[in-house]
Formats: sequence, structure tokens, C-alpha cells
Amino acid sequence: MLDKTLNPGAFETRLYEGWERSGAFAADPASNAVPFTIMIPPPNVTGSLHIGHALTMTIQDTLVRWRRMQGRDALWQPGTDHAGIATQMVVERLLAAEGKPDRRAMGRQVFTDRVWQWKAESGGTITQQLRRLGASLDWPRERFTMDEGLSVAVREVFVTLHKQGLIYRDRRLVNWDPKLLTAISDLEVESREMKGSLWYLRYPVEGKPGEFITVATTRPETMLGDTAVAVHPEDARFAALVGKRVIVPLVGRAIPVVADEYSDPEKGTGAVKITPAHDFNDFEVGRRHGVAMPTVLDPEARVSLDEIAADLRAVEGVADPDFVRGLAGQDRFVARKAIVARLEELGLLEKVEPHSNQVPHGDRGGVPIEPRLTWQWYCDAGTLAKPCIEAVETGRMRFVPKQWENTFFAWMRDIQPWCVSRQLWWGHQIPAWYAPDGTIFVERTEDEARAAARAKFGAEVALERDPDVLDTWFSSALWPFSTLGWPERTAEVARYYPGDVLVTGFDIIFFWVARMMMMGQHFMDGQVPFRDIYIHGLVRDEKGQKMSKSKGNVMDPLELIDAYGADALRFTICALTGPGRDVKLGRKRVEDHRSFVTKIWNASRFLEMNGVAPNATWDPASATSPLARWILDAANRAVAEATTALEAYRFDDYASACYRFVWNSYCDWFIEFAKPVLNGPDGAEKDEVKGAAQHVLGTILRLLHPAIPFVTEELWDHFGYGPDYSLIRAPWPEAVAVAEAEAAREELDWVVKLVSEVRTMRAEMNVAPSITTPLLLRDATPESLARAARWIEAIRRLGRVTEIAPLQGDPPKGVAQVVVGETTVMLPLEGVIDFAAERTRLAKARGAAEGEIRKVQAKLGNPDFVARAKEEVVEENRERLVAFQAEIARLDAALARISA
RNA sequence: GGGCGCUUAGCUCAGCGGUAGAGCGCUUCGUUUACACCGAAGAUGCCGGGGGUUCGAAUCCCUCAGCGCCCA
Repeated sequence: MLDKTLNPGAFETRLYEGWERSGAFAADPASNAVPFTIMIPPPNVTGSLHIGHALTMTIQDTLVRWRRMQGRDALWQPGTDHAGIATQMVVERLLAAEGKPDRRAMGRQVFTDRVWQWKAESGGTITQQLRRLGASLDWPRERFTMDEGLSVAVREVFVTLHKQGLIYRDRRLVNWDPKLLTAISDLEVESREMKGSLWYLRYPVEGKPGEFITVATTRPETMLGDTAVAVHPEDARFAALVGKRVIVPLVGRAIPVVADEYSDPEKGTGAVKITPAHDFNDFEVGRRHGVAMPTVLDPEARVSLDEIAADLRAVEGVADPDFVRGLAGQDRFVARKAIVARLEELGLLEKVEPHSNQVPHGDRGGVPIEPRLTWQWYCDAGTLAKPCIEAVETGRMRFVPKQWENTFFAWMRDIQPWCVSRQLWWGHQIPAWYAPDGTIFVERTEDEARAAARAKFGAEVALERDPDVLDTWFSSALWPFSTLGWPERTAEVARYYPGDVLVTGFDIIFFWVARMMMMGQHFMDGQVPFRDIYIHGLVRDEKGQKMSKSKGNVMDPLELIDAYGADALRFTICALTGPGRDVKLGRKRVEDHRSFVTKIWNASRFLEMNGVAPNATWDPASATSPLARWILDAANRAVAEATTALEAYRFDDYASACYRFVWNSYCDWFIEFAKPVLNGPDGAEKDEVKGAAQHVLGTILRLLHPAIPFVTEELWDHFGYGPDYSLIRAPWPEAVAVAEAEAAREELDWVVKLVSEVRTMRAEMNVAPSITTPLLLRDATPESLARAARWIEAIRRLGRVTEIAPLQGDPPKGVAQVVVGETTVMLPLEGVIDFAAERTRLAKARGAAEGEIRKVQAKLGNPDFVARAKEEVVEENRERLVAFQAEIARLDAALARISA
């Protein structure tokens, strides 16, 4: 017998292990079934399960379980990415905490060995936690982006793209993180609003003592590298200065004043200093005007004079080489202060205004990034993006919801060269070797590089490998095929690529989505990596605030699972995941949805107590009773609604269709109607009710399994619908044949309406529950009377009714009346009834009906409506008018009887 | 500044041309043998404002306002 209270913790782990052991999660490349593939967007190996993972993984698991039940050969590919910067930082912090030497002191090999050791010990956290959520991933296929096989794929792709000219080495400005000492991508940079200042600096015009051009800047320290001043070509104020030269204070360099539209006459003074080596916009301006691009900050953002020492020049009252030399090695912010102070002394600081601006910060290191001119490896993203754009335009890939296409297009059409090198130790080391003369050999292995070098030089030369590693996203981009064994031509690659759907948040479109598309199409003969891209929202707290540790509003999914069960969390997520909306999630929401899981448990428990048990031989088509037919028919509709919803990625509709059917049809009415039968004598009627009950319960368990895997499997196993752990592979329900469903619906709808009306009346009349009454039916058709007779036991129980009889002669005194279809139902409540209340109640019902009649009449009275509206709409309104008029007539009669 | 989205019951949200809905909350009642994580009943809406299209607009178009996000 099922426990009186549901305790998910008692079986979740056992069921998960049972499924896993039985191979239920495993894809089967040898099967004849149509595959269904979801590639997990690989979580960061340093990560632990947060509520955002719970959302995305619940959605993926729901899809996978559903398709698996539909008979598809489901592959949900698990794994993690190596998270270059994050992992390296974790291990460096660990070393520091242990008081060990830092990575530079220990050397690259020892350090990376240590990272692998860390990965072995702690890297599996998130994959263990996903099991708690019920995620049915094919674990034996788990991959890691640094695995040997995936590394082969990375080298293959790099070398191939290089040979195709789509990867190249270039010296450009990059986002440099002065704390982590590596280049990072645009997407790893976040703007933060900072309160700073706008300094107005005077640059003396060459050869015109006392004449200045004033430039406004937020970064005075970069003046050391200024090589131009730009003004707008149409700015009359500066027209005379264009072509002249000005002296950079402190350094004494003479630089041109150039006309360039980049300069905004409205901003600052309208003149801007140009430091091409330390600002992206300035870099472009500098390139347009062919000026020098000296770097004045070292990798740690300290002043470096290497590139300007030679041209420092003393200018009386303006430039002071000794001062500048004294800045060497100082941090950029220390240097800023010193420079501003010195300029003020020289009278070259015109003014300082408070100014707030967006300062780019590295999202990992947290310090302002410093644009730097460096040699890096770049991928020609623009070329790779083109076929991806085309694939979305032509519908070969589909965003759900569609609106995200816009975001995607906007970014892809304006995509910049992708800097793929990182100055880290943890990652795929770039397969490029340098000869002493600087010749670069990009090959799959060192041996091949040596061979290439021998071929070129005709002799053995010393080769040095590029120390840098590739961006983590480079290897993640290959995930949809590298995990399947590519570049080997495996059966898996042939079978499971392309995937069916990629599920992720909108914040990831530029990361996984775009990059997997580029690499997938390029290396898989133009085949897209996935057909659908389902974009879900972010999880927020109840107030709609983004969850963050600093706000203290984070929710731990594992803690929620401990408290309410994984099913409750999963069902909540499904119910709240509408299209294109963020999910506001609070404890209370999970608690609310847990009730539904409990409800299923309790209903099952009741059925078990009444001897309902699986009976595979029971044929729904053989059902003869309206009750059985009605619930089977309702189940058919629930199945159709749920299936349609899942096909459309409408997890909210799926959840609510199941909820309504289980709670409002199966529990509220079917089980209640079944009670008198179950309590009655054994026989055909009871057998049929039990047959329908067990059949529909089986349908419900299968229908809900994708969202609520644990409780449904537990019940399935407990009842014995199949062997233990078999629900996960049970077939997805389909509509069953139901004879005369329409008639059954009419009959049950009538009974439901009768009981509801009687209940409403009693509640409004304040009739004590202890009082039971007969029902007298006036003007009832023989059909209604027959129905009343058939359902008398249920009506007695649900409506607190004694008997039902046609009204003979005049109604007794003191009746309460309600209109159900053609019938006026009367409850003799002499002495109990409050006539004033009854009149009010009837008058209110009449008022409501009148209101409807007015609306319908207004429509039908409009000749344009009758002439132009669709025929069925007009007809529907005519019917409504007649129905309301009849109802009013009966209500009037009822009122008249009371008044008499 | 450019783009996207949102604004419907107290709260969270469906509905997206033809009778305004759900869950939660609220009020009242309830030990009828599955369930108080329950049952029954009830109340609550100028569907953000204004204009337009249409026989008909929460739904389509324009506009304004407020909120949120992304990109500059």
C-alpha cells in the first residue's frame, strides 16, 4: 500500500540508479528508430548546479523523455567544457590557499598536471548534481572538451581553417585583461558605469606660443601615446588648425591635428586626443590618418616607455622628459594622478568635470580591460557566419521564439574577427611552431611541423611551439560533432548529427549558438548543427530581480529538491516557462506546484485502496458506460493537447493541460462519480469503472512522466503497470477509440451542471451541510429524468440530495429554484430558506442573463453584423439569444412562484 | 542614440479579431472513509492612455507613457 504521505526523497535516488543501470538513458546507434538528439550546451567544469541550469536541463530532459517515449532513439549528450580562464583561476587560488608556489614558479607542465588532478577530484560536481534533477543523460558518452578525442578535433579544425586562410595571425587591438594577462573576447567584456572625470588638457600649437587646442579626455595617462588630435571636418572652430601640429605636453612630441568625423563637436571641446594603441576608436582614426601607434602600457597596465623613450623631447614649460621617465613602471591609475598633477603645475590643465562613463571590465578578472596592440590568432568569423545567416533566413535552422532571429542577425551580420588565442596554460595549445627566422608551421603534430620545416629549409631547425591556448569557445563550437567522434567517420556522427534542438538562454546566442553554427556548417558539409534553437528566459526571483550572490536572492535547486522533491521543481519550471519570457521563481511557486504532485499520489492511493490495478487486457473500445466513455474521451483530448504543446515547445501549455485534466476532470469528477460504484456491488459496472480508472491512470502517468519522472515511475512500478523502471521507456499515450463520446459528454456535462447548480444554490442560501433535500424537476424531458435516475447515487453524494422526482402539481411552498437547461430544479427548503436571499439570487441570475441578451441583441440588431460577419458567428449569436431568453423566462417563473 | 520585449483580477501569467481565463491569494462554509499540499461556493477586470482600421479590437495599425533587456 502506498504511504499516506508522499516522500520523494524515499525513492528518487533509487529510481535514478535503476534507470541508469537498466540502460534507459542510452542511445542505441544500432536501432532502427528515428534518432532524437540534444547536445547539452556543456556546462563549465568549475560550475555547480544553479537554478538557471535547473531550468534549461529540465526543459531538455522533458523533451528527451517525451521523444524517447515516442519511440525515438534519444541521445542526450552530456559533458562539460574546460573553461580556460575560470579553471586556471580556481587552481591558482587553490595553490595560493595551500601556500604553494604560483604557476610560474611551478612551470607549465606541473601546473597543468595539477589542473587535471583538480578536474579529477572536483570537476564532476555538476554532472553529479544533474542526476538529482532527474536528467536522463547518456552518461557513458560523457565528454570533456580537453579529452584526447576532442583535442584531435580541435587541432584538425585549427589546421584546416589555417590552410583555408580562415585562421590567421594578426597584430590588432585586443581586449587585454591586465590582471589575468590574456586577451579576452568582446563577449567576455562587460561595461560598468563608473563615476570618473573629464579632464580638459591644453595642447600648445606648434610655433604659436600662447595658443592651445584643448582636448577633453577620460584617460589622461594615455596621452603618453598620443599621435594625433582629431576635430570634426565641419567644425569651423578648428578649421584653421587642421594640418597644423600641436605639442603633446610632458613628452614634447609634435602631432598633427587631423579632420575626422569620429570627433563629435558636441562632446567635450570638440577636439579629441588620439591614442591609437590604447583605444578601439582611436585605433581606427589612427589607421585612417597613418599616424604612429606607440604602446605606452605594459601587459600589467604599467607605464612602459620602450616605444617612446627615443622621441621624448624637452619643451620649456610644456614637456619634461625627466618627469615622464619617472613614470616608467607605475600603474596606470597612479600614473594618471601624477600626470594630472604635473599638467596642473604647468598650467596645461584647463578644468576637470565630474563625468560618468561606461568602462569595459573583464568579466572574470573584474578589472578594467586595457586595449593593447598584440599579435594574436584570429578566425575569419565574417566568412563563417555567412552560411549560418543564410540557414536561418531559409528556415533550415529555426529560432523558437522567432523574435530571437533579429538579435542573431544583428550580431552575425556585423561580426568581428574572432580572436581565438588566449595567454593561458589551461586549454588546447595552439598547433603552431615557429622557426628561428619567424616562419610559422601550423600542423596537426610536432612531427608534421618538423617535416614541413625540413621541407622548407632543407635541414633540421629548432622549432618553438606557440605557448598560447585556444579560446574555450573554440572547442565548444565543435561540440555537436566532436563529441560523436569526429574527425573519425563514426556511426554516431552519421546518425546523431545534426541535432534536433539546442536549448539555451538568450544570453548564450552569441556563444554556443553562433559558434556551433559556424563550425558545424563549415566542417559538416554545410549541414546545420541543430534544426531548432529553443531560447528560454532567465530565472529571476519573485520580484523579477536577476539572481545574484551579491543580492543574496539566489535559490539553490538542490535545496529546493530536498524540500519539495525534484518533480515539484521540474513541474514548476515547466508550468512557468512560457515563450520568450523570463521565469520568476520563488519558493512559494515550487510549494504551490508540489500540491499537484501530491494530488496525483493521493488519487493513486485512493484507487489502490479500492482495488484498482493495471489490466492490460481491458479494452477501452469495449466501454459502454457514459462515465468510462467520458473520462476516456477527456483523456484523449488531454493527450492531444499535451502532445501539441510539447511539439510547439509550449511547456506552460503542456503543464496546464495535464493539470486541468488530472485535477479538474479525473479527480474532481471522475473519481467522485466512481465512488458510489466502487462502494457498490461487484459486477460489470464496477469492472468497467475500474477498467477505465486503471487505464486512464496509466495514461496520466505516461503523460506526466517527462515533467514528473520520479513520482510517475514510482507509481507505475508500484501498481505494476510494467516491470520496475519501465515507465521511462513506456510508449507515449495516443488517443483510444471511444464509442458515442458525444453522448457521454452531454450526459456527464448535464450531471456536472446539475450538481454545481445545486451546490451553488445551497451555498448562497446558507443551507447547512447537514440538511439534505429531494430535487423536484419541473418541465424535465424524459431524457433528463432518465439521467437523474442513472446518476442518483452520485448526485446524492455530491449535491446532498435525497431523491429526485418530477414535480407533480404545484410546487410546494418554500422552494429554492435553479434553471438547468430546459428544467427548473427545485429544492424544497420550507423553514430553511431565506426568501429575500433567494429573490436576490434569482434576480442576480436574471440580471446576468439580461446583460448577455442586451449584448447579443445589439449585435444582431446591427444590419452590418448580420450581413458581414461569418455565418456561423451570426448563427451562434442567434442560438445564444434564444437560450438566454428561455432562461429568463424560467427565472421569471421562479421569481413569480416566490412572490405568489 | 539604435533594436527587442513587456503593460490583462491583489500577485504571477495564459489568451492575440467574434460569450474576458488559470494558478496563487482573499471571503464564507466544510472531520461525507484519497488528499487541509484537501473539498464546496463566492467576490474581484474602463485587458496602460489616446487615436485609427473593422460589422466587431484585450487581440491588427499609429501614437504617447511607464518598465525591462540587448547593442552603441
